[in-house]
Amino acid sequence: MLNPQQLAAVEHCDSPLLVLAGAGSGKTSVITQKIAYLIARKKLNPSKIAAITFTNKAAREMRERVGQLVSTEDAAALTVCTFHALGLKFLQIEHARAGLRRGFSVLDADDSNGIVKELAPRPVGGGGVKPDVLFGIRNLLSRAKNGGLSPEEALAAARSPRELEAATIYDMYQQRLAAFNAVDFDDLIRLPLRILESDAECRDAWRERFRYLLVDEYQDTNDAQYRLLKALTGERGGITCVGDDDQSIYAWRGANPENIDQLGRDWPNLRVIKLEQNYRCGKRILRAANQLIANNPHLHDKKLWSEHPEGAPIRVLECKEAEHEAERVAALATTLAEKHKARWHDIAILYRGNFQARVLEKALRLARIPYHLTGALSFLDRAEVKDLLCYLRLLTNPSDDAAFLRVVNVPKREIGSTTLEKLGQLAQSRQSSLLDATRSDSVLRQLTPRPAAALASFSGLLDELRSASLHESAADLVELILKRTGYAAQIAASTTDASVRERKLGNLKELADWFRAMQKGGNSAGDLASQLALLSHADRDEPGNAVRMMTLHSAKGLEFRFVFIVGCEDGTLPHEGAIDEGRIDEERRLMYVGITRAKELLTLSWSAKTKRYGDVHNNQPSRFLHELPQADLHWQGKDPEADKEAVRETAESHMAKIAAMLAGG
DNA sequence: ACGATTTTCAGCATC
DNA sequence: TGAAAATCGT
Repeated sequence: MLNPQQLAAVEHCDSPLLVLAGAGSGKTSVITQKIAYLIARKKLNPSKIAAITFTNKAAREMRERVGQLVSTEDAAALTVCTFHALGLKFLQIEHARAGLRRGFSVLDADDSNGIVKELAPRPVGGGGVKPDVLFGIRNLLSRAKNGGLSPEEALAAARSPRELEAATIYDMYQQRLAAFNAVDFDDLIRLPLRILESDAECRDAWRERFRYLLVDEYQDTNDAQYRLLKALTGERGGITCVGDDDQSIYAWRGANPENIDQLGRDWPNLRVIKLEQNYRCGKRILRAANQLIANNPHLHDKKLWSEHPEGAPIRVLECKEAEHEAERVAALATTLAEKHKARWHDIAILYRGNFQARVLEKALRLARIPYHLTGALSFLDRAEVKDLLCYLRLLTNPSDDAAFLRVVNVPKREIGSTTLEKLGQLAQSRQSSLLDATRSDSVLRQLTPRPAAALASFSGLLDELRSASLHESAADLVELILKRTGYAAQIAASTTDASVRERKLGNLKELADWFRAMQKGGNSAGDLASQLALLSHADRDEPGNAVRMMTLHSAKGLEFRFVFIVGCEDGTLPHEGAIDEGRIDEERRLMYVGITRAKELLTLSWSAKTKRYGDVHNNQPSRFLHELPQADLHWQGKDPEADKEAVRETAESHMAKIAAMLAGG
């Protein structure tokens, strides 16, 4: 079942292990088999094993696959979660060491952006903070946090006036979070790290708690995450990191692929095993991928090989314009379905930027091809879901001012910005949270009567809900909140059309169902809200049998029989900004990731002309196309005959469908 | 407090 | 170009 390299990776437990796992080389098998091996052969208690991933989706898949190898009991005892979920777990236990009280909140990106916005210096001419200034500060702040720096350290490390300003804001920002009894996403890594690095007693306890760590997508770790792993592992070296330097495509958001080499510096007894047999792609596709990536500098040479058949040549569609390209892709997808009996979900269309999806959608709709956009709108980003989670946060953690501000006037309670600003000042002067302030008669007396009454009734409502939360299940609590806050009524009364209303109510019902499903663990509603803050969209609704459309980034880790990569143009892939800044290598890896998604047939396409922000842009084919083995490519020019052929095929298939419908109905 | 108008931006996007 | 946010005006 396992090849010799995979087996070696599974059985090597005596020193830290780095597994350089090429695309499609069975890395998940290695991790899951190794977990089973540690339990069965090394007699390790499953509760002492942690498998760490980056996404919830990966964690869920890992749990599923490991569930097939070990007993239900052992599977339940394992820790299989994301870095951030691990950090949350840590802080829920060690909250006191981080200066947090029980029931602390996890702020999402919007909440923390809101805080930064408030703290950022207002331009002298009045008005709001400029978005790019805000963005810059957020960036510096996140970088400091990802580097594991405390506000004091960031202040000391600041070199430029901008960094100094950001560090000052960082300090105020953390004070604000402390007042809210809240942490942000970055803190879920940074705070555990700080505790582990400074508190030997705690560190020893956690090293005992987790005897073996397995890390997936290791090339995506940032500095703080690496230090967390290092602190948790210690000299004993019970760690296996699985990653692929050629699939490092997240440097732009702080991932540090250098961590791959850092491992050997920190543990001189590191063992390195390469997995080079690919079980996914045809030989041709693999040859193309290898030749492309050979243009990147490498510390560890790695050459993927496959026992699969050669496969069809890689097609390169040369198109006049983007509309054209989309039509041809749609026509070819139809051909695949008809002539090659492909299911729609065997087909994926990949692109560099989300904006490219629009023209493709249009063409697919026209060709009556069902499609699904991955990673478009997030379930948890829906306003109604967020509102409800904020109600739960506020019930668990009355200090959570961010949640208070979000829901205090939702649904409308005639509490406007003027009132809230005043309330904010009063709360600050008496050193209390906003919610606490609304309970004080002296505070209410200093406000105008109407808003004061509205605030008082709001806090009364929350008190009522809080007492209900003690004996209601989380799912019932959701229903109760909807009813008692008038949220459900507001949705029902909204003037928007019925489909929107239904969708909102559907989302909320789904949230309640979700809580019901998660209830088993005996978690409180607040715990569930914290965990939910860490969930993302990718694992939502099942796309069913539909063509999958997504960015190259979100395609990582997936595979499809038939893959189209559109927009292979210089300026798009590689992206213009990346060319300017000399960051071609990461773009090339992105292309590499895209190519290696294809199992059977790969089709690349580019357009000579694309509309860019209104005006027309002339393109050159992507330099990456020239880096591929030309003997394996089949260039299909923009000659009109090819198009006619495609259009005719689409038309024929329509006729066939209509005929079938008529015959069937 | 809300709706109309102007301005701005356009790359990926986890937790 | 077009969507979303910021600003303006009532």
